Amino acid sequence: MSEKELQDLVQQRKKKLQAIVDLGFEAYPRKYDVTHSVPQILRENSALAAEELAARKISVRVAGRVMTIRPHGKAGFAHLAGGGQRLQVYVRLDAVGERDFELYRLLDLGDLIGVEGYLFRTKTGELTVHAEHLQFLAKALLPLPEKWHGLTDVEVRYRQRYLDLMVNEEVRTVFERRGLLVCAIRDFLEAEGYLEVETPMMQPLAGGAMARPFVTHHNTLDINLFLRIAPELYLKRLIVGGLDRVYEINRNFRNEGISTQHNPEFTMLEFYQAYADYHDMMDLTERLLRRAAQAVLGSVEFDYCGQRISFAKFERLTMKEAIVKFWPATAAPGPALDDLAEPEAVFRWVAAYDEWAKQPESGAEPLPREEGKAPGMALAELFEAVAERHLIQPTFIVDYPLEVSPLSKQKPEDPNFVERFELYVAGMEIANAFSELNDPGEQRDRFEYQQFLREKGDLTAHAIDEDYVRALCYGMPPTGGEGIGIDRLTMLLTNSRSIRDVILFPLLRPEKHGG
RNA sequence: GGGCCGGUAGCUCAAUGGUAGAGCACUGCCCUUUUAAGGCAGGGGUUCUGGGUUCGAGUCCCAGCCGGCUCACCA
Repeated sequence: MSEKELQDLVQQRKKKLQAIVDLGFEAYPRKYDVTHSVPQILRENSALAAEELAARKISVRVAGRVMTIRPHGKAGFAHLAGGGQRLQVYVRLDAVGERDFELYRLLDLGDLIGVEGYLFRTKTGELTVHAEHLQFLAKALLPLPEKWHGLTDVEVRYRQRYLDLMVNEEVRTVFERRGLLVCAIRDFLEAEGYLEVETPMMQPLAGGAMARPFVTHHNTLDINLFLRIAPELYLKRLIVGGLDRVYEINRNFRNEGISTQHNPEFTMLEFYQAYADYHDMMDLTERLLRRAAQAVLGSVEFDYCGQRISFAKFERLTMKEAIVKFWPATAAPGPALDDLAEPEAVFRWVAAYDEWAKQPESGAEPLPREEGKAPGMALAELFEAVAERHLIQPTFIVDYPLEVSPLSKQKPEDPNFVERFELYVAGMEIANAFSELNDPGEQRDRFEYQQFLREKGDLTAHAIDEDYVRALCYGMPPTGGEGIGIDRLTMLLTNSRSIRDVILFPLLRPEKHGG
């Protein structure tokens, strides 16, 4: 069986490890004092010519993972991987001595070693460490994936991310960019006067969004708790408490489906600014995203899945305008803006859309029908079906229906709509923001409507949070708030098609062991 | 959850229903500036699992497991 075969390979390598120990090397030494990292050596010396390197004889001590081995009798080469880059090492018997050369001959791909020596350029011009001493640091008992094709099996890549990171260099870049992105966001918000805070991940009520939660249990208190679906209601409590600009970057958990755009746990930036409204948040978002792209890519333009995306300009459309603009060309004529003025009118257009969607060549599906569906809900569904995938360049969709926005403030001139926007890029929802509802009486009414939906069977409807209403009763300043999906933003900035490619350990079914 | 696709050596991939193969990796030997190093010789398989059809199954059928894409739900 393959188990047995693998055991043979492991046995071979264990024998070599013993041979290395027999040479007097420690099997698992404690540390190695490096003077340089691999990228540092490459960076500092890439401009130096062979003669200059020979004259200066720069000494280095560097460590890394052996990625290639090319022995040539009494000499040989290897490439050491470290810090995402590779540095060549030249080992010759007369330079390192018999013991270290014997170690070189016992090395397997994947082993970790330290090399002490001086820099030079080979005949072919490659910057190389001329080894004078080798140190064994750790053994790879299991063989590395193939050096040329790398590791392509996506399942193994996700389950054994360490292997993916070792052999697929671009994977490291993705997560380095993700780190840069988060760093740039923090810098930006700090400069805007925001305070970073942390609020509960385990909550007695899962509020702040419409989603089904995970449940867990605390033994000592003997209570069920929900993993949070959003930090929103806690962050706004902090606004009530006088922390006028707060943000949190942390995980949310939603017990929903898994797709290329959804992982059950995902990272959200949420930020709240007192005395601001949703227009301020739009302006802030534009500046934030430009800054982030600049920090990560050095540009506000980038390619994503064959499209050129630019953060230089952000479109703004109302939800109704988007429906009018992107009404399917092959369907019967769609609504003009005035045709959507009356709330109930939307049902006529849903019917018209369904008529089109029923035709197989439309490639679409009719919208879900329910008795007594609120017009605002139907409008939002129609928008998603008609417009969402066409929103490639950054577009703020503004003015959401009241019924799908239990925490947002109404528009003064039209109480059926709220001061809310979502930002779409590449057909993906990236951000969601609104002027926060701070009228406790109105908030209670909204919660009660949600409760009504819940009792009708909508498990994603918002639960009533009495303490949150109480907090509002102490007075919350007018506030703008926003959430930005960090994973999706990372997808954009790394040209990743799947959210799993920007999450180090995406959720998969547990691996079966031992059969 | 539905639909479609996939699972063969450690890795990347072949193999009309008729003896399971290649490259890399691995083992042994040669080689003191190579770089997908090279040369010679070798070892390695419950073809995801379980049933079925067949003289004969990696290949066809059924069920299951795992994954990918997609739709639904959502962000």
